[in-house]
Amino acid sequence: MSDSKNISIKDVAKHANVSTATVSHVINGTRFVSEDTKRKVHQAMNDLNYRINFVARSLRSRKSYVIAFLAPILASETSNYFFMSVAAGIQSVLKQNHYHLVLSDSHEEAEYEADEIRMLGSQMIDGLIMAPASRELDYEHLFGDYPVVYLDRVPNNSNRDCVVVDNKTVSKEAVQMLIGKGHKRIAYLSGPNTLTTTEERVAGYLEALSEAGIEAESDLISIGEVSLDSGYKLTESLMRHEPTAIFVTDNVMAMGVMFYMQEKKISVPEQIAVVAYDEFQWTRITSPPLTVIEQPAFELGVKAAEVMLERIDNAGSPRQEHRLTANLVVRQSS
Amino acid sequence: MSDSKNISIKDVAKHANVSTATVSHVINGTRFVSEDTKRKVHQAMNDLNYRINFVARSLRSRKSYVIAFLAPILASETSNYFFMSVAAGIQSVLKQNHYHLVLSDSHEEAEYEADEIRMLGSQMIDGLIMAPASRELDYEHLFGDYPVVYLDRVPNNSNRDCVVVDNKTVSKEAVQMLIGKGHKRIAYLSGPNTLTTTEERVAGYLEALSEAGIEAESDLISIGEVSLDSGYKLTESLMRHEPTAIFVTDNVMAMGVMFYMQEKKISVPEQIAVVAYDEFQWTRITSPPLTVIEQPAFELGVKAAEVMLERIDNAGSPRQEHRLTANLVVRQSS
DNA sequence: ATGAAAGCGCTAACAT
DNA sequence: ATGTTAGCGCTTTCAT
Repeated sequence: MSDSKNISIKDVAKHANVSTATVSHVINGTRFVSEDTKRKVHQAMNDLNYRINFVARSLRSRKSYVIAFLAPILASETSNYFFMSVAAGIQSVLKQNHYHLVLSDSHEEAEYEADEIRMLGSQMIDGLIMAPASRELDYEHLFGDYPVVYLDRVPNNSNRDCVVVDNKTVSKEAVQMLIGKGHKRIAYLSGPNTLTTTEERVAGYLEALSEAGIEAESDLISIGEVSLDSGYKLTESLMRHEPTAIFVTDNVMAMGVMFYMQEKKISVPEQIAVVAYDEFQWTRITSPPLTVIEQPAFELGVKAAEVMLERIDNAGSPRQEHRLTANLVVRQSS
Repeated sequence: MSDSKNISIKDVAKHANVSTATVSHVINGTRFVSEDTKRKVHQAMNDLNYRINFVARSLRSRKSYVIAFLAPILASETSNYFFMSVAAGIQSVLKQNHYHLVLSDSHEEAEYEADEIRMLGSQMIDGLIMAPASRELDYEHLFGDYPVVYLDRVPNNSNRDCVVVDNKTVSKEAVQMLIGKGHKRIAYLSGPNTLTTTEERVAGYLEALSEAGIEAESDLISIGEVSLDSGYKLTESLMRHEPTAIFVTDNVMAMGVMFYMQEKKISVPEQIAVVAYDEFQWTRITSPPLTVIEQPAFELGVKAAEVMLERIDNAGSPRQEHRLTANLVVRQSS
């Protein structure tokens, strides 16, 4: 299909009666070329249907203009808008700067993740933005010679740039709101503890409780796998300890929670209040519409991309750490 | 960070006292090398922390082992699990075959899409799987010298391989189900008509109507932009014509429909029945749980990737066209 | 069983 | 204002 022979800069040069250097400079605008010559070159490129070989360019110039974003984006059951919105944010700034975004999926599993980092290899990308699957892994030995910006989560002892959400403050705020409405038995449900985000959210929860003089009960704290099923089952156990409210910090698990309430005909918020995380859209039309914590996903991506571009520009500049504010959206489930 | 100098195959060769050819052959297992030499080479690679330069390899071998998937995946408001699941399917087979997946976003806009195709350039990818933003565009002149497989949608007059869903049959089935329950005034709501999928869905709708002897009314057919807002507004207009059921073929627009019903306190399915498309998960916990058409998204991806790999293997084999079956999941909204 | 060397398509230093 | 050419790191043909 189309032209099977590959036209190179050399062919263009010959066809336009100029040197390859001139063609290259016309393409890149990297030194003066007379209008006349420019025209000839463009003509030739058109005639031959020339298309630049990015691989060759990148090999030679040691610059690919490609940034990779590695996160758990594809995970099958999980419907992760969050990272998709982040990706959209990243892309919006990369595009303006003529960078290209490559999305890479970690499956939220260390092994997949390491695999992907290796595949990214060296020279293929100019930078990596990643949401690590665990804070306990040592990633440094996997990375190539490009800058890395951590997003949403940070591994222990990292001294890389990072852009995260202030999970603790907003979680505390959510729990305080619940307490303000008179709740004393507030359950906490979340995904695995290997994530910094989980840790911060539980910290906010505990702090709100302790400041209100409410003693935390381990029976009311449930940490498990991220899936609708697991959300459902964990809710079942949690309910045996008679919470009057439940704070679930993952949107997929939240589906499990709501599914349970619906099935058992437990009315929300009359019998139990629910506060969830993420998923701004669908939770508007659940029954009742859910009170949720809305993370600044797009902005997170924008910031991370900006930090990355600055880092590429200036490898020696001081480490940046940004902590964006999330938003408690009170609807009818609490 | 890490080693700032880039170790090449040359360095490894020198360190192991062998030729670059031998190192290359050890890496690729592409000709016999004695165990002893192998060991030396591996040792050297380890000592120097050598990492292969995929760019150089790809320039030389004219093979990148990268397949791109271009679809409207990031579109901000839209929460497109559908294409994410497709991507997961693609990745699952690529991974097994040591291919790498690059996700590329079209924003569902012709211009963005063309941009992305150009960025993919030539030599960078070994193949492109895409869900075109419009069936009316001519993509051929944008493509490089790699195979293309269309997914979910097909441009007019394409003679490329494609993998799509049988939208007509399942849409007809959905409408027949509605008719079977006594509905005569069934509204149709969908995204823009420039997509083959829309065309097929409306065709199924019309055929079911006509076979049941019900005359189609243009007032009951609404085609608009894909967004919650547009879904809401279009529902508002549609309701003036007093439908007893509404078939909405886009999950984002479906949110608009349900939001409208909720706000106007119109009870589903008592006052109006609703059948939606996609979004298997969240629609389980809407009120009431939605009857939906579930597309085989993951399988679509798997199939497309398989077709792609076969095509790469054999450029001359006959064109493949696969049409997968979607599934009507009857829940409580109809 | 291994080595030497050409060359993929491009950029950029060095010429003129 | 433009041309010559080395070389990025790899694969692979042709030798030995």
